[in-house]
Order: sequence, then C-alpha cells, then structure tokens
Amino acid sequence: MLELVNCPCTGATLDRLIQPAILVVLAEGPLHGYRVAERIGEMPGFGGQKPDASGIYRFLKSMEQKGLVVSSWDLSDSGPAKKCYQLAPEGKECLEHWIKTLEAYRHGITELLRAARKAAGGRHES
Amino acid sequence: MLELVNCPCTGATLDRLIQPAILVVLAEGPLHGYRVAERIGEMPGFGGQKPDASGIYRFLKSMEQKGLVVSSWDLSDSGPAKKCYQLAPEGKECLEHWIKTLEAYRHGITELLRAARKAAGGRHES
DNA sequence: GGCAGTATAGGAAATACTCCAATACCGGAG
DNA sequence: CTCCGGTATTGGAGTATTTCCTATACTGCC
Repeated sequence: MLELVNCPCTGATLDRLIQPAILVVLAEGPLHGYRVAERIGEMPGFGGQKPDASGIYRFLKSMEQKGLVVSSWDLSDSGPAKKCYQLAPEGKECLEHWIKTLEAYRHGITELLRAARKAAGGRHES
Repeated sequence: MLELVNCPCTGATLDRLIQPAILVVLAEGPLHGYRVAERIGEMPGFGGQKPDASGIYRFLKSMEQKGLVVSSWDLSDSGPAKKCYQLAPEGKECLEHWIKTLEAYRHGITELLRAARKAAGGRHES
C-alpha cells in the first residue's frame, strides 16, 4: 500500500481560497478576526476545521494595508477588545473580481477532472 | 480606480493544481519535463502561460523520489537528452485520489462562489 | 561562429504557511 | 482570591513553497 499521507492529493490545504473566503464572510457583515476564522471553518471546502487564527489575523492586516477592509475597535461587549473589520469599496471590488477568478478556477478544475477521469478511469472497475 | 495587480483575486496562480496536472499529463502517456510544462500551459485554468520550467522539473524529481513516476533517459532523437517520465502504479493511485480531492475542491469553490455572488451580487445589475 | 530553440538543473531570494508563545480580558470553580 | 478555560489579538521562528535567474548542453540555421 502507498502512503499518501504527505501527498498533496489528500487535499489538506487549498489555502489560497482563505482570502476570498474572508472577503465573503466580511461581505455578509462586519466581523472580527476570531469569528471570521470560526465562520470559515464552518464553510464546506475547509473540512470543518477552522484555519490557523494567526493566518487570518495576518491576512486581515495585509488586507487593511491594501485598503480592502477597514477596522475599528469594538469595546462595547464584555470580554477582550475586538477589532471589527468591514469591507471597504475596494474590498467589494476585489470580491467581484474573485467571482470571475473562482469561475475560472472551477472551470480549470472541471477540465482537469475530466482529463483525470479519462486518464485514470479508463479501466478500473475492479 | 483600484490597482488589483498584486491581488491574488486576479488568479495569477493556482499553483497547487500543477501537481495533479502533471499526473494527468503523464497519465496520457510518457513525456519529458519540457513537454509536460508546455502541455500544462495549454490546459485551461493555467491561462495559456506555461509554468516555470524549474518548478516542473523539481516537481517531477520529488515525484520520482516518492515513487509516483519513473524516469528514463531518451537519447533516441537528435537534440539534448530528454528525461522521459512515466506514471508508476503509485502515481496512478495518487491520481485517483486527486480525483476525489478535485471534486471536493470544486464543491468548495462552488459553495464559495454561491456565497460570494449572494454577498456581492445582491444589487449591481447596472 | 553566434544565435535561437530545446532540454535539464541548481542556487538564492521572496513569499507563504504553521506552530508556538505572549498578552489580555472575563467568568466560574475551588 | 487565585487559577483555569474560553475569547481575542499579535509576534517570532521555522519550514515549505515558488519564483527568478543563471548555467550547462545539444542542434539547426544564418
């Protein structure tokens, strides 16, 4: 038997999609990093496991530097201070661009899948 | 206007998929690195631009170390020596695993797309 | 001979990602 | 009251991944 544990074919990480996922979550309404991470973890395609919080915070920070999101501190609730992020107009523009990109990705994956099935599935109904 | 040039939403790189793409190309028949890169460049989803050859060679090498492919030098034709790769049984197994992974990816992307359209496309039929 | 195209390969930098630790605030158990 | 667990943000460091640039070499063409 083959050990595919360390093989990317197990699909452990499709990390690039965390970025549009953040945009999508924020498009649904302003939210702070911790909840963003939780919401992404709930999304299908992320395997029910929430992504590394560090990574989310870093993404949010870089997105703010790019002007895609704006943040404000939310001290209203009890508990530690929350940095509340919301989508800037540029972020919405970026999200719309992502829609086209995701369509292209899906098309590419569909084609790859077709080719893979054709190549691998030729005869293996054992 | 927003400069989205350096934004991943432009979809410049869906690099992770180069690995199954190599597998698919090799599943269609033995081939050497240079042609593999060209074939991948022709595939939809890679934007018609052929990937970095260095990367392909490195992938092929690591795939050989993992036992997914086997190589042999082809000196039959004129021109520089070609290292011809072909899929090993483990590589085919990996490719079959990739099919499941790609299906999961596509599903995840579909869901993300649905959410993105809902969030961004609410009202902008201008 | 020099140049372009085919073909492989390696170094080094840049980037991305993960794991781990630190800080801080709150509420409840002991 | 003190410690612990959950919420919340952040930084450091190490590893993995990717890209860019370069080197080598062979062939055919001008």
